[in-house]
Amino acid sequence: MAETIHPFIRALEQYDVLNEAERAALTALPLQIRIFGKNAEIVREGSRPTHSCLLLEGFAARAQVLSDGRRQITNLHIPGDFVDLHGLLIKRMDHSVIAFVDCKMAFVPHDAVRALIDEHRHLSRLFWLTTLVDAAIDRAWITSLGRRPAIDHLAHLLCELYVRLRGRGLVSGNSFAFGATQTELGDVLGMSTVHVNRTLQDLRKLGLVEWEGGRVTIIDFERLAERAEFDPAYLNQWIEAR
Amino acid sequence: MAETIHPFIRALEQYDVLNEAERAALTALPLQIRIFGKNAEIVREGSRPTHSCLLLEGFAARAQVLSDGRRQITNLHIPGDFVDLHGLLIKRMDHSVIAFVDCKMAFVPHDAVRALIDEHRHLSRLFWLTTLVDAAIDRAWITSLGRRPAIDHLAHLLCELYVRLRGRGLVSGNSFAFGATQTELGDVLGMSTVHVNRTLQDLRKLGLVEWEGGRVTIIDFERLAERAEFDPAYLNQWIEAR
DNA sequence: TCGGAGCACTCACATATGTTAAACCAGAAG
DNA sequence: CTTCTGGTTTAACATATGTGAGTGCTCCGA
Repeated sequence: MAETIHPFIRALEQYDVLNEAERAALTALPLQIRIFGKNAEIVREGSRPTHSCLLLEGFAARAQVLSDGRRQITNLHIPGDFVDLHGLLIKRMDHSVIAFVDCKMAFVPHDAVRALIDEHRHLSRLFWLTTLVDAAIDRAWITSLGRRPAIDHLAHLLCELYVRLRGRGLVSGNSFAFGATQTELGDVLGMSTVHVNRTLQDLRKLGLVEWEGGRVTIIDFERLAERAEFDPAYLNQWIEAR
Repeated sequence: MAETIHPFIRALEQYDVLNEAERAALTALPLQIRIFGKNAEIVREGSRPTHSCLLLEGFAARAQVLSDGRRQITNLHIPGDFVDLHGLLIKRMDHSVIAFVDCKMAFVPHDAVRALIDEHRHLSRLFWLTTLVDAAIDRAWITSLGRRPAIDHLAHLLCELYVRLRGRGLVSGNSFAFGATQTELGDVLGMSTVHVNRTLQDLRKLGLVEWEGGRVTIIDFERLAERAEFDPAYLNQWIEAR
């Protein structure tokens, strides 16, 4: 079990040190592991979850679907993220959580989470913090969607993913796994498949990024970040007492 | 003092009942009241606040500014919102908070907030919930920005504001005060001033909305909500134990 | 070996939205 | 009453992005 929850503990430790009691309490959480194939629905919009889920492997996404079937992904989650902590307090899901690629999830009963945060004030603040970092990411997405041209928007997203994944030890060299199709990436960026393709090729031509075989390679992070005006500070990945 | 913080207590009571001790503790919070003129900066991007601020009158906004001076507003806050609760946990501001119109703010030292939530577990969950509702609003904005045409986007925003303000008793008849310029509205919607103007006129021609003299009138909420696919559930404005 | 089935990629074209500039209007200030 | 100022509105035009319909590649299963 200790091994199972490890990515999550590691994620929390990006934000603040944990003591032994806290680490033990996290390790003792009752987990139910489930595997979801790509595009499977993990939590349904409109439902009232009794468990929170955290992501161990893969990418999960929050998605909102319009009546004509088009959809927008509002957050991307990476291993170690407590994806559906929201469901603990927000009773009715305003979005669904889907497996963006094949995912390994751990489900924790809300009661267990509630007991944990009642017992461990410090963990409760850390959990809260993780939802605030999610919100900071949302704000960056809003700014990209509202004010950045497609190429800068994509560049910003790739910078974000690169830094977040690196923080979890999921970047090797300067590349990371990203098994999405261009249509799915369009759902993240709020653009059409065709335009994703064009934009991607622009980034390639500039020698900033490679993407093939389900791996993204950041060729020149410096220039990519500069073009996107990407400042990693909002990801809050440094340890500081809460 | 009791009167001063009243809008905030009222806001919390949208989400759950408060007991006397909680109400008393909130009333006892040490507040420093400050007035900000329109467009004044309340919290600066990059700063490390020592106080959290809550909004008593007016509209406040979170804004991110690009290097060329264009800006995107990522959240709008209404009276009763604990605008900068984030600053308690997120140490460095990734955005600024500005007075969208003239604002009356109350500042509370972080220490006092920390003491309050350490003492009152239930309040701490409610505070957390308010930040999660903010995040739900962010998600709706992302979906609007990514997938809705301008007119639906604007319609959705107006529905959101209408419902939120109504929950705080700030709608009279079917109209509410909204003292922004079209350029400022463009910063919210991520569009140019000219296009805001066009879009507004489209809504007017459809007989859905009026906007003049700093007041927005929702002529036909039903049809407006339908066109925007607006579902108020994400605003979580019903009382439920946390 | 063949025939899907996805997916990346292209092309031609449509359309939403941005840009620049100017006219117009109302209220504030002198 | 006049002038100034900020805001709204209109117009003409530029551009980013969407749409619909392909082509061709690669993998995979029959």
